[in-house]
Amino acid sequence: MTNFVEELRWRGLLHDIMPDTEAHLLEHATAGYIGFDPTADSLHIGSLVQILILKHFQNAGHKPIALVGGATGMVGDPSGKSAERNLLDEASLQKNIEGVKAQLSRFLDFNSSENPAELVNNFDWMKDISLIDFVRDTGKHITVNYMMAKDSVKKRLSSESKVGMSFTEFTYQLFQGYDFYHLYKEMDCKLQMGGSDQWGNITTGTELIRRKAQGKAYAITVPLVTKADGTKFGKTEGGNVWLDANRTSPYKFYQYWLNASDEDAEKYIKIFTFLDKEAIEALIIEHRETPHLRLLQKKIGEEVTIMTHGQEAFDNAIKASQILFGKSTSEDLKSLDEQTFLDIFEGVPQASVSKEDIDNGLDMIGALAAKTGFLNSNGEARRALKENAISVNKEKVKEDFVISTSDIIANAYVLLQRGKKNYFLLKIA
RNA sequence: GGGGAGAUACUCAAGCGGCCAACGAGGACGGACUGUAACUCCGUUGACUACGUCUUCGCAGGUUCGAAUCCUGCUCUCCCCA
Repeated sequence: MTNFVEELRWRGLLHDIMPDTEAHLLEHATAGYIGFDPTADSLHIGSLVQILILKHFQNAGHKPIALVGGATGMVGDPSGKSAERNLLDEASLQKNIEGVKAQLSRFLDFNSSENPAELVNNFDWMKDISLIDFVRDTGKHITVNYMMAKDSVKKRLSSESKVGMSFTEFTYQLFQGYDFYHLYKEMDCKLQMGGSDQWGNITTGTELIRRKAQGKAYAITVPLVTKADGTKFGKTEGGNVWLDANRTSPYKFYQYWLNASDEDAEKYIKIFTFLDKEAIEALIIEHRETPHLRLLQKKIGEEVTIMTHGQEAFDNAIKASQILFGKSTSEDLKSLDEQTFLDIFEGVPQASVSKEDIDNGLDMIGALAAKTGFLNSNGEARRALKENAISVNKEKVKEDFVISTSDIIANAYVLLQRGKKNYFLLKIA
């Protein structure tokens, strides 16, 4: 058994810890859990931290339990929310649970002989509890005064909050507390971990265990991952960065990490990779000497992408990145087979043009605006051409350029580009 | 209820009879530079059949050779006094 708490500490992943937790974990192989909300059918990289914590926990010789909140997801956690949440209907909840389960299984080892991971759904034990039982056996142990003292509740009761809080959300912490109690009783689970916003909910659990079972349970929270520029971690203009390849392609996923700022990268390499302390320190030093090489960002991107999507997806992401950002030429583009080409430009907006148009030679104004809608107006197209902003198949073109048959890539496409980052595909139909 | 101010392009904000497709700032986009970055510099930012034409300055009318600018009505916003 290695020192799990120390591991979190040097990685900057320790926010709050209950007294005696570290000592207990050093002496006993312990079962510990983290809950995941099935609010969508995929987790995003915000949840990745929690998953990796469980993985570290397992690596340290303890038993990780991933709890999917099938029941609590029906109630809604008020923590960190300023307004009442919408409830999910049962069908989408079920779909989400399945999706989240599948993703968790990728990261944790469920077949270890020593300390296999386990996946549980709190709906399984919550569904049979009657309201009367719950109120008598659980509610009796926790005072409303105690519950009201939690930040998540206080914030919503204070005058700052314009909306009130429903009884449903008020009850949430008792539900989560009961989960902890249940796992404590049934699986000898003595530790709950989670984001720093979960501290209140977790301590309701340890309190319940103390009063109802005269037991001792422990808690660890990890800090919220932040970005140096103050924007929200895990968000792009396109929305959340998901772990599901269908929602966020491995290429975009890799790019997200690659684009991290230097300051963030020094934090992220500790949080999101399993490299040891020496390796990370060496990398950081090297990175500071040659920041333009972006060793840290590349390493993080590599480790996390492989961990999440596998080696092959990572290789493709690299290939795509080189084509999009490297010094690739139209020759490189033309050498691609159709499948790879489509993978790389997956999600790029496109429009169809007829084969005849190409055969007859398509002028640039038509290709950019009149026939495709890539740019808003012919005037804008003319301006862009004048600004030297337009490329066809990665090569800059002038207003008099005409697209012809020889420009077709992968049998049916022509790649248009405005500036460096705006791509558009013409599909020859 | 009484009095006052205002509504201009993505946002803020000039203009107050012709020189206005409308100063300036921010944003956005592009170019140079760069690390697929930051900073900096430069350019573009109503449309078109494009050295010209057309449609825009809350809405609808009017005055005038000519209106974002003046007049009338309407809608909305803000402020002050009750």
